[in-house]
Amino acid sequence: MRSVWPAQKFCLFAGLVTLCWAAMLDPKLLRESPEVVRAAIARKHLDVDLDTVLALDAAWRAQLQEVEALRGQQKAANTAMAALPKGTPEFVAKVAEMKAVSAAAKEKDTALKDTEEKWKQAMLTLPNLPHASVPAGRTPEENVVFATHGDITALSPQAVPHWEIGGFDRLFDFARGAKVTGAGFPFYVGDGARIVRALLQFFLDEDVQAGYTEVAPPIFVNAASATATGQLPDKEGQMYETTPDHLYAVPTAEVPLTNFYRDEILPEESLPVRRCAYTPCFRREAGSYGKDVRGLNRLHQFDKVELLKWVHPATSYDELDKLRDDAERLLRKLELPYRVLLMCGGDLGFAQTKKYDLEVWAAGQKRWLEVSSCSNFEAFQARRAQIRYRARDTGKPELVHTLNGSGLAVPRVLAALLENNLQADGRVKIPAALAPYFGKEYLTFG
RNA sequence: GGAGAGAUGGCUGAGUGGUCGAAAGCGGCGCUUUGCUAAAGCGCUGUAGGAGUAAAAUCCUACCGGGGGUUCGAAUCCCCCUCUCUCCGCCA
Repeated sequence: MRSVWPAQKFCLFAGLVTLCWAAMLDPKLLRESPEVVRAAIARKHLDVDLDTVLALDAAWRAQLQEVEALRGQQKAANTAMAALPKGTPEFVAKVAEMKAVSAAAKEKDTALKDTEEKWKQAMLTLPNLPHASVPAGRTPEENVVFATHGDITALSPQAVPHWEIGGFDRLFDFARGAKVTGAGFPFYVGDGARIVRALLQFFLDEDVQAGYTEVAPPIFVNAASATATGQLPDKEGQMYETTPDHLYAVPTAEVPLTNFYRDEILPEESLPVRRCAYTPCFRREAGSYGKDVRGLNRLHQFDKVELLKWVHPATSYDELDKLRDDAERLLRKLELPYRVLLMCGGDLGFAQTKKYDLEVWAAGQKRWLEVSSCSNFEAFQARRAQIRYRARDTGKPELVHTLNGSGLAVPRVLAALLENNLQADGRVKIPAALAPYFGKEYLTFG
């Protein structure tokens, strides 16, 4: 059964992708400055075959010109024939002549489409180019600690991992979640459910305060949307898919939110557009194991508020800094120690030009947990999703830059909160900023 | 889920095989007139790709919801899909 679907899926998003879906990197940039692209990609330490892409591009342009020449002939003949009375010898002769041209055009066009398809596939393998400010490096160890906040040595050295806290299982019922759904789908009970709701409300209120407009998006998306943000076709196995409608449960609110403006042209004066959205997030995360996945560290379903911006290209790096600061502020208000990593070239994602990770310190596990990832995509996503603005000076549509980051992901923030704030009496102190949302000053496991 | 009607440019809306990238109107931009505003008159006003240029100019091609087909030629004919609207059914 499964093998049938890729073809059907292709049809589903074929409309969106007619000419642009592979064109994630600017084809003109590649054509005109291949060495710039080559050098930039090298900083990501990815292995790509640029020469093949360039050769396909050249072949495609040559074939395009042949096809267009034949089409031109057809068009000219068409105009001439319109003036001719039907059935005259000239008309009949023209039909015969054009039959041959038509056949030739069809043949060349098939070849052109074939080349184009290969070129698109090759273009899809090209990543976005890292920004000049991205540090060199190949592995996560080479990420730069950009900033730290709070004192982790002030926390109790006796702190335990949150899953070892007495009564943890009553508030976060993984066993029953596994029975009812599967591993990684816990029930949150009593104060467990209450703290999740409090955090979400706190995050959303703070984000709105910071200038983001709240959105409640659909939590299933179609194939075209998943393609535009890059989940398809590569990361298909990481999403849950519904039968028989073939919708995808969102892995992050980024997907429906980014697609909000898909195939649209925004007025320049409306930029920047800032939005925040809470959704549950669903991730299959096949192949994970070990202590990384214990307790609340990694779940198949979790709650997250996402921040998203559509901005003018000239401002996108300023906006990235502001985005990071908006996410940081939440951690500061929760009084959680954290650090900010500036990702090196080798640890940057495929689509990002620059990325900061926010990691909160979990005193019991004695490790940093990623709770937000703030990225600039420049025009990479916008090109794929065709999200543009109309430039005031030229009147022409230009691609926007998109950015996103979490603000924030609940379970890991919660894990740090439980581990760092556990009192000797077994209760968890709720930070002052959150207490009004939680309704009391301590969380209890009783 | 059942029945019917639709999908055309920023919007409204003509167009049923050829000279249609597409009438007309609205909106937008520019100019003229005007003390200012309003009104009027005239002109311009889609997107993408390619060629071309120092950059323009200019030229070519594609696009009338999406895909496929018929034809020398498709917005127009045929098939499939998606979406929207109306009515019925069901439902929080």
